[in-house]
Amino acid sequence: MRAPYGLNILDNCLTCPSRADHLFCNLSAHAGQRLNEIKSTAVYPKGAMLFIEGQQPRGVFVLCTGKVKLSTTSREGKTIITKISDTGDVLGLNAVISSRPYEVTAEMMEPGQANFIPREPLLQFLKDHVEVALRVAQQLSRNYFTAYEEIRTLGLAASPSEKFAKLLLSWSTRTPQNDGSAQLKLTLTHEEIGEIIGTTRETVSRLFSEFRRKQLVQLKGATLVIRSRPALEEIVQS
Amino acid sequence: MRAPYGLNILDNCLTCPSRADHLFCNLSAHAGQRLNEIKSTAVYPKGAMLFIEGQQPRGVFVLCTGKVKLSTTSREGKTIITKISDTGDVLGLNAVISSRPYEVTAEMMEPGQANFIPREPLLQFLKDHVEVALRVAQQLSRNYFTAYEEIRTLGLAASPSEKFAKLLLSWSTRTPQNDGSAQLKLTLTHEEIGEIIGTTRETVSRLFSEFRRKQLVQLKGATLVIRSRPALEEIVQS
DNA sequence: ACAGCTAAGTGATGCAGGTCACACACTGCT
DNA sequence: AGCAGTGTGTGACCTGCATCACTTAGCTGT
Repeated sequence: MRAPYGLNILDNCLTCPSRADHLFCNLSAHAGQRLNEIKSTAVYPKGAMLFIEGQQPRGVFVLCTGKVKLSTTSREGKTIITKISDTGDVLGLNAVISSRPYEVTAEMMEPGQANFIPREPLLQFLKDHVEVALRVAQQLSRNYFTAYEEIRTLGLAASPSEKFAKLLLSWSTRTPQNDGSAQLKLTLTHEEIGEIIGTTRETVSRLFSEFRRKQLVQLKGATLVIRSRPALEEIVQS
Repeated sequence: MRAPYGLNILDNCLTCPSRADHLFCNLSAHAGQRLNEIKSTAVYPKGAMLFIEGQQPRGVFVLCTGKVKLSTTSREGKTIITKISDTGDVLGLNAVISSRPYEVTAEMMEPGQANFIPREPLLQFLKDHVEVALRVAQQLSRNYFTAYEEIRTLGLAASPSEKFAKLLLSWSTRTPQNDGSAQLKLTLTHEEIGEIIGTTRETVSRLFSEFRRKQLVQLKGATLVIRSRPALEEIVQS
């Protein structure tokens, strides 16, 4: 099967210069060559669905550029976002390895490029290159850990404020300043934030107001300034 | 390191006659032999902790008999039970493969027997027997799927009643009758059920009352009769 | 510049479920 | 028997959040 929504193929991004620790990087010359033969690269527009929850697994996607929203929806239409993936992430691996339907929907949040590796050739590749199978196992168990983090957040955090503080903290770790503050671009809508922490759009709005009032965060345009990580950590464990 | 709480060693239960699909069954003669050398068997009393959340992984446990409660606790003391494991389950696999701390606490709910396979020999074993590594990957992705089920339940189910109905349904699938009813032994306390579905003991009590009033379930002693699976399914999707 | 759309802020209301408090049932122990 | 310990059933109360219903802000194309 071909990758859907295929547009222009740009270049070989399997080399991932930035993140050499990733699944399909630093392979033996032979394995790398083989992988190059079975992968296909494509560019996807914003809103494109790489795969949809419940579909039979066609293959995995290695994200080169862009952000991807992973979400799952209940029959009644309630949606939760389980992860925002970015460069280097491998999507759909669990479904392919276990031959079960994709457990989430993967949607491009901005235009981006991804390599598609079809299911059958990938499974064959793993049989031929068993040294990669162990790395796959490690990637899977990393995925498992982040899933468990999610379970802890959803199951143990009492209030929406706590989950919200936790989310802000997880964001601020990427741009930490020495004084405990952090600054980042806010790319999600309140609606989407609500779907991450399991609450409504209105509550997220009110949480922002509250946190601003308490001087925990500051907001100018799309730039969010987290003024004090310690204060947020206080809320999380409260 | 030796398995803690070791008592009498009974017999070799790696053969798991009942569940040939499991991780360490149906191995090649050579691999099976090797595994036998590195495993050690022990009997654990009720309440014994096989491992505790946050500990560095010592190895995996293959459960031969007994039930094990897997749980995680927040700093404030709130606990959620993520899974009740029984015969054949492999515990601690993710932590060992990814070399991260155990993500849950594993406690014996009744006396039982388990094989312990220490970390280092196991990792070496996987390097030597790469055909097993793929099966490990599959086991990990199965674990991932059940974790995702958990996320869906915690994140998408609106009310405690919904989660409770879902739990009853998951129990009743093991003893299905042709008329849509099912019968099972209730081994958990209301407190524990609350920790599974993320609510309080009192609410579980009230849910039992309510479901009994609505003729959904019937309770005599420790025997729980589920009178109509369809009616429960109704509640779940509502 | 204006309509049209999506996102964000905010008030009013209602109720589900957490918390507290207490009574009762069952078990094993001495 | 009698008591302690653990599990269960229920009532009363109260709060935090979902829901509904608007308004306001910001952006996009014509």
